[in-house]
Amino acid sequence: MSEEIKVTETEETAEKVSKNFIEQAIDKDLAEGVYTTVHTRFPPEPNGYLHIGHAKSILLNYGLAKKYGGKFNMRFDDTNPMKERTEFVKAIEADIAWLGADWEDRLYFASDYFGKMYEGAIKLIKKGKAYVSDLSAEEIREYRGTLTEPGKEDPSANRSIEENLALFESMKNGEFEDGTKVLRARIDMSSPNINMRDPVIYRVAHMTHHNTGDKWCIYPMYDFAHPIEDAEEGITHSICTLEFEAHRPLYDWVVRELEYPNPPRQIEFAKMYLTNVVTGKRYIKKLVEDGVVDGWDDPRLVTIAALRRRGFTPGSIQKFVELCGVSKADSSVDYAMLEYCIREDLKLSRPRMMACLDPIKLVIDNYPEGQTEELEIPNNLENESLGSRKVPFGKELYIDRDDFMIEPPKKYFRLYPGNEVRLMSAYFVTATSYETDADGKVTVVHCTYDPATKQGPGCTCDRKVKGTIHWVPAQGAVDAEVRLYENLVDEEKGVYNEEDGSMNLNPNSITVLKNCKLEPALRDVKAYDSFQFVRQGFFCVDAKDSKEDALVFNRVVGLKSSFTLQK
RNA sequence: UGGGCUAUCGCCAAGCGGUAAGGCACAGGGUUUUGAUCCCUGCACUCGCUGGUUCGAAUCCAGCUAGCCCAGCCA
Repeated sequence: MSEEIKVTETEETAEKVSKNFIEQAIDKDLAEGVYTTVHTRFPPEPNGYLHIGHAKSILLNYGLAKKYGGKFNMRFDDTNPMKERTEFVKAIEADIAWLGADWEDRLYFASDYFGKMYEGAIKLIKKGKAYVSDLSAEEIREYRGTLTEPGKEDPSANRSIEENLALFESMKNGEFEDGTKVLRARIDMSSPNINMRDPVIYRVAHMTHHNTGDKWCIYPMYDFAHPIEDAEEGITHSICTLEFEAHRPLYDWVVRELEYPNPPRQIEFAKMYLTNVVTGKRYIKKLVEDGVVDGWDDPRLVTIAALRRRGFTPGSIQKFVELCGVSKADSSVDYAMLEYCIREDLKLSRPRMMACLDPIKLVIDNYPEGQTEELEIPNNLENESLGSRKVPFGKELYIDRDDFMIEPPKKYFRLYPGNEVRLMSAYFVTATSYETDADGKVTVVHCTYDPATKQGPGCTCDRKVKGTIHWVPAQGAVDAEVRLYENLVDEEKGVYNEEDGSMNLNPNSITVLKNCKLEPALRDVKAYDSFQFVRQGFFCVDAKDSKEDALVFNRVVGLKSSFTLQK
C-alpha cells in the first residue's frame, strides 16, 4: 500500500470524528503560527488523592500532547506548604502512571521555580507594578470592594520602588510575622473583575515546605506562580477548568509584565461530574474519617486508587473520558457510561469462569458414585487466545440459589422441580426433588442428568433447552469472599442533603458474601486479576484484603440484564 | 447585584447560515451453551424563550429567562 493512500485514509477518519473546542483552538494556533508545537501539563496540588474528575484532565492534557506529537509535563503545584505533603506526591505519581499518562523525564515542582518567581516579583517591583502592603487580610478584603462597588487604593500603594525592594527582601529574610505583609500586583482597584484589584501575589508563611524545607518563608500565590511555571516549562496550552476563566486576564498580565517571549495560553473546560458519586475532597475525607469507607481506596469511592482497587482498568477510564467529550457546559455524566466502558474493556479480555455466590448443593442422583470427568472448557468463547482450563465434573456440584425455585414465577426458565436446564459446558439435568432446612430454605437440590447431552465440540444432542445455568464442582471448589457494591449515596435523594450539607448515604452500598464457591482454576489468583463470573458480572481480586488462602473479590460491575427475579 | 461563562433528546455531545451526527440509557425484534455478548430497528418536524435579519437561522442581531464561576494572605 502506498503512503499516499494511507495519508488519505487518516484524513478521512479524522474528518468523521469532530474535534473538540480545544483541539480547534490548537489547530488555529498552529495554523496561524502562534505556536509550532503543543506542550501541555497536568499540575495537581499534592494535597489529596486524585479522582475520576482529575483523570479527565490528565488524559485530556496527555492525549492532546500525544495527538499533536508534542510533550506532556507532570508538575506538582506546591506553592502552599500549609496543605501539601510528600505522601500525596507519591500517590498522585502512581495514579497518573497507572492511568497511562507518560511524562517521560519531565516531572517538575512549582517549588523548583521559587527562585525565578522571587526574581519575577522583583522585576515587577522595579517596573512599579508591585508593592508591599501593610494591610491585614481583613483590611485587604475591605479595600477590595464588592461585586458591585469598586475597591479603594491600598494606603501602601505609593511606596517608592526602593522601599518596596527593601521591604520585600525583609519579607524574604523572615523579618515579618505571618500575615503582616504581602506583595501585591498593582493593576486596577476598580476593575469589574475582582481578580484584577491588586491581587496578592506573595504572602509570608513561616512553615516547612515538603520540597524546599525551610529555605523560604514567603510563598507565591497561585495566580502569580502558575503562569510562571507554565512559561518556564515552555507550555503552549495551559488547560484548566472553568473556575479559572476569570483569572485568565491576570494570567496574561503576569506573562506580559514578565516579558516571556512565547507566553502560554490558558484554555478552560468544564469539570465533569458523575451521577450518584462523591467527588468532593472534604466529603471523601469525612467518609474516610468517619469510617464509613475503608480508606481513600475503598472500592465504592471514585478516587483513582479506588477505581483501580475495584477492578477498573486504565483502558476503561481512557475510553470513558474519550466518550464523555470536552466542552464548556456543566455536565453530570451518567454512571452507566462508566459501567459500559469497563464492560467493554473486560468482556473480551478476561476469562469467563464459573462461581456460585450463594451456593446450594446440586446432587445428580443417577451419576455414578465416585466418578469424575475432566471437562475442557474454553476461557472465552469470543476470544480463543485466552485458551481453556479443565474443570472436574462429578456427582455433587454447587449451583446458585437464584437458579432454583420451588414454585417458579412465569418466564422463569432456570431449575425447578420437573424442569430441565443445561449445566453450562456439561450436561442437561432435570430437577427431581429438594431438601430444606428448619427455616424452609433450600439446602440441596436433587436431579438426574442425561448422559447423551454432554456439551462441547461435537455434541450430537439436538434437543434444545431454554435455560443454562453455571455450576461449580463440590470437589476442589475454592472458597472466597465476594463483595458487591452499590452507590454509596442514595440515588433518589441525591448525593448531598440540601439542608445541612450532609450526604444521603445508601445503607446497602456494600454486601459481603462470605461463603462463595469458585471453580478450582481460580485457586491461584493474584491481586488485581479480574474475571467474568459467567452470568453475573466482572470481579477483581481485592489487592488489600485478599490472601492466598482467603480470597476476596470485588464486583467491578454486573452484567446487563433484562430479567428481574421476582421472589 | 458588577464582571465572566453556559444553555441542542433522560445523560454526554457534534453542529460554525443550506434545512438536527454519534455514544450512553431506554424500547422492540433476530442469533445465542451467559435472560450477557453480537446483529438489526425505533428513539429531537426541533435546538432555553421572544422578536428581528435572510430565499433560508440551532447557527447572525436584539431583548429576556435560567444555571455556573469570581469579593482566600487556597488551588
